[in-house]
Amino acid sequence: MVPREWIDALRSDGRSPATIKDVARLAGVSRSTVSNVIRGSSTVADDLRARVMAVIAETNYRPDARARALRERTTGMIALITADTGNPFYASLGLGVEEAATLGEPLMIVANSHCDPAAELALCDSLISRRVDGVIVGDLSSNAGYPSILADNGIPVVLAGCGVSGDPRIGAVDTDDEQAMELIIDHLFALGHRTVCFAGPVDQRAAADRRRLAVRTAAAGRGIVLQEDHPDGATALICHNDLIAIDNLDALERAGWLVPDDVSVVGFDDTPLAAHRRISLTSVRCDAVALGRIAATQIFAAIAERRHATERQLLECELVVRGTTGPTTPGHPSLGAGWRPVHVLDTALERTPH
Amino acid sequence: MVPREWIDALRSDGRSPATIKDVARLAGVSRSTVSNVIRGSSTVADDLRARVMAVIAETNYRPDARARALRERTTGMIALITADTGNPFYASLGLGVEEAATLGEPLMIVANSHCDPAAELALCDSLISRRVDGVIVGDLSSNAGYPSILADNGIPVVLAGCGVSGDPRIGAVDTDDEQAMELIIDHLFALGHRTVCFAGPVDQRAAADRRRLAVRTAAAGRGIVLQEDHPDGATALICHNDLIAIDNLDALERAGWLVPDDVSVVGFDDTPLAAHRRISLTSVRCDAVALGRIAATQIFAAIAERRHATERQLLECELVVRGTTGPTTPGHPSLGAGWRPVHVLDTALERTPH
DNA sequence: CTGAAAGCGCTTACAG
DNA sequence: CTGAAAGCGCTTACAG
Repeated sequence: MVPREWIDALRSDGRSPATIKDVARLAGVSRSTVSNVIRGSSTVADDLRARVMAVIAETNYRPDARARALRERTTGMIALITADTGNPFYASLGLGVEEAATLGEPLMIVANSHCDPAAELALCDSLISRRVDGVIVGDLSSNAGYPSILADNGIPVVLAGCGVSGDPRIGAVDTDDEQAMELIIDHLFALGHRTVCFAGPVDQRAAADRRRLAVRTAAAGRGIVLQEDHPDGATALICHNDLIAIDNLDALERAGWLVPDDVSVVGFDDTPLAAHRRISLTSVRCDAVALGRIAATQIFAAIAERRHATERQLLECELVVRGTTGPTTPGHPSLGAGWRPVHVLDTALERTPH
Repeated sequence: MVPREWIDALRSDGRSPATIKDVARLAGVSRSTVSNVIRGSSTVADDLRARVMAVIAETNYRPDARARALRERTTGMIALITADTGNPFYASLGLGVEEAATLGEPLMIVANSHCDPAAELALCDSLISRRVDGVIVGDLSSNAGYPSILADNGIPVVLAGCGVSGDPRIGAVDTDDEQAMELIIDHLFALGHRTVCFAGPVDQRAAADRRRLAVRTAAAGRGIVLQEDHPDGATALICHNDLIAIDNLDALERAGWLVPDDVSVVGFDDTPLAAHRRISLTSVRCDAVALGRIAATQIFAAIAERRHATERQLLECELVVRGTTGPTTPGHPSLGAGWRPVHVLDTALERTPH
């Protein structure tokens, strides 16, 4: 139907994809008609539609998303900002976002800020320039102000699993850390523990601040001593997440402590590895997939209604007791003697192989 | 300098960011001049530059990347396609890509294809429409044709860690799987193993095909029997990657086998967890960060020179012997009796907690 | 039902 | 050194 040479001429170097103009010319219609066909909008006569479709197939025409985005004031891209792509928790979060999105669209940009303030700001700049439709923040550095900058630029933002923002324009869905820490503290108290220690990541990140505060409150409520700067006297280690817990488990055992006989260890997130027989980590199960799905739902609603995402939601957690927590008795040897928890950056990448 | 109301008017609803036109008007210059200032191109008189800069700061102007991309025929975005975001191997790969990129630019889109042919095609379509500058493929389904489609559309592609393509326009950097499997086979042979089994992911993916073939060749060279469909008689399990190895370690021990006394288990990738004292997995160390860095370097060079990425490179690996492999003797109980390796999808997400 | 025209926000020769 | 104009590839009222 369309001379082969015309088509070939279009893409002789493989670098000049067909445009709507090419398709219109080859099909003998106007660009508006082609546009109507590809968008399925308005009614186009059957014969014209068929002709256009044929040319599209032959030329392998694909609408240029850049031009469309410029015209439509929307890019069909959302960003998921993680602290640490090595943590499977974020994989689950991303899966939840995918679930909430309709097939293939919009495209999700997963970007790793490493919770580094400079990187966060650079990323924020880039996302604003690119005019992403929305941003889901998986974690951010303490007191990071960039979510508000995004909001200033009309981009809806939802914090997923990293607390709430002081800015009312920022939505949030998070685990109920206060409840979770009470569960942990009650569990440890029942096992006889009276002095515990919290192990967070090396960097300052909002989610860890939040959990640290929650454990402080819960411990105080039970009359348990919480060691924050050093583990002296502690018989249990409460970790910000599973990755940190698993690292500390390793460090403790290499230093000669027995888990759980000497020291109990608790994680957070209940990542799949926690259930591994050799690890068997007591951890807090929170539904990361649901977290992602809810955050995405909020974002998509905000985008559709051209407003900020402002909802705030809290998800209940469940304590999964496994083999790293056990009873302790008064007078039992406790931590101290120079041992320090491994305040690792909770990226698997930073851990040096032994 | 610029009346406050003018600025406020620009962004009254927080949804109309300043454009180059606004800046030009407020600074009393032409759009060309503003463009010259933001791009740092050509010389602009100091006073004009200062005026423009001031207005940019006051209005919080950020050039619209969509418009720029449309004009410049480049988006400053590259995509990294992974099989499985839950595998820390890809986090390392991504880190390598980041390392090779100059600060903050270009933006990397990390997309998970799940090695599902339909998802791969949808993703490919989306990336072409969005005119990404280049694509790094972390893994893909067996015989996936989409890299060639990307190349057809003038997008340079590099396969990172998943073999080479039959298409000469596709670049590749990969681990030397043949060498690695020889290392493994030699190690097992020396320990007395004569029958082994390969455990891959449930899905068909190129990297696993490649490793399966490599282990077949290596086993044949040593006169070792390789069981492919069932593990009967095997005393060692060679796994496609660490995640699969760790899952099988769990499954074996839950089924009552002792590792390494009854069965030896070998992983691939040497992810950080392999070095954990409780896991202590014998694995093949390959530098995933280097893999990402090299792939990115190839892609950036190709983009800059407006050509395909065609280089092919092989990285040597090293066998790290740990506690999951041990000696076996003839007559020793072996696998079989209905036990099957866990051919898990190697995403941590799919594993059901026990 | 169809097409000519304007415009999204930039950049890039090209006059002046 | 500076600005007017054209154009990147689309979509969207609006005539006909």
